[in-house]
Amino acid sequence: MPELPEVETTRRGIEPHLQGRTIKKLVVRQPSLRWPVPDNLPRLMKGKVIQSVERRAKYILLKLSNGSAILHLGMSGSLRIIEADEPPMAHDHVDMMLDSGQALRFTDPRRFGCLLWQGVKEDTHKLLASLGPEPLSDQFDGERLFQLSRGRKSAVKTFIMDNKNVVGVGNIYANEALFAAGIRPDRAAGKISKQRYLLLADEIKIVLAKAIEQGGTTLRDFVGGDGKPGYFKQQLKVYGRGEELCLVCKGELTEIRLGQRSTVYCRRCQR
DNA sequence: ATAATCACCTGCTCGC
DNA sequence: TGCGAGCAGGTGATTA
Repeated sequence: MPELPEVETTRRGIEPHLQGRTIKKLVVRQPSLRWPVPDNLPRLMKGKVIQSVERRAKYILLKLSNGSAILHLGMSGSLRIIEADEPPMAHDHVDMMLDSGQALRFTDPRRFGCLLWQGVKEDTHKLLASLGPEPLSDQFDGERLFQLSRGRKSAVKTFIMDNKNVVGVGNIYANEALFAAGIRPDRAAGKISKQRYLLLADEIKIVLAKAIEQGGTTLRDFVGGDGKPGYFKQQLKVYGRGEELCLVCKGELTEIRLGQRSTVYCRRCQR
């Protein structure tokens, strides 16, 4: 369930239950995630207070006094708050037992997610060290996209999904932002004008911010329940609508594959 | 350096 | 009803 809005919604949902709590125990049932959960992680986290619950790109960071846990949900991961005695189901790989009598449970059928560790120095982990700017920050704008894209021949959709350029733009929102900006996803990144990149950057911010805002209404789902926040599919204008009609011009949408990802656009509205 | 492909997994849908 | 094929929201590693 991993696009940036879902990760941020998850962060907001679990934060009130974690911040200030002491970790009584870390239970790792399945250490074989995308990368192995470090053997010494239970020892590092036991007895520590969770100082804050932060997010960088699609990583959720649990900050302790001696370092930070780095969580990624991969393609199918989810986090939710449970009562400590709730029995684990298949794919419930990790429980973080809290002094509140609750636990943070990490579930991930495909095991593309990860749970790693870095010391007190922030962003030193290899996975975090060379990430581009957050899409909703002032460090990200169309000027940056324009400069970085000069001379680049790859498709603009692939370009905005590259986390060196900007983080957190996954397949769904890349499709949506390009539709909103009226840009064909397969156009060479290096051949798009500065003016159009200014518009595209704005649309990326708008679509992500809107999705986060709407995610906010499902926060209750993180406690008990099934912990799945839904993807606001009803809001999507192109993603998942291949062969259907464009909501603006009523023409048939086109579906292609770009870097093996499903890509949907309108030939008339996007140039 | 850049671009394209592969790989890590399970679960679900589709067509036969 | 069963079974293989193909696909899924991520992204680092590997190959040209």
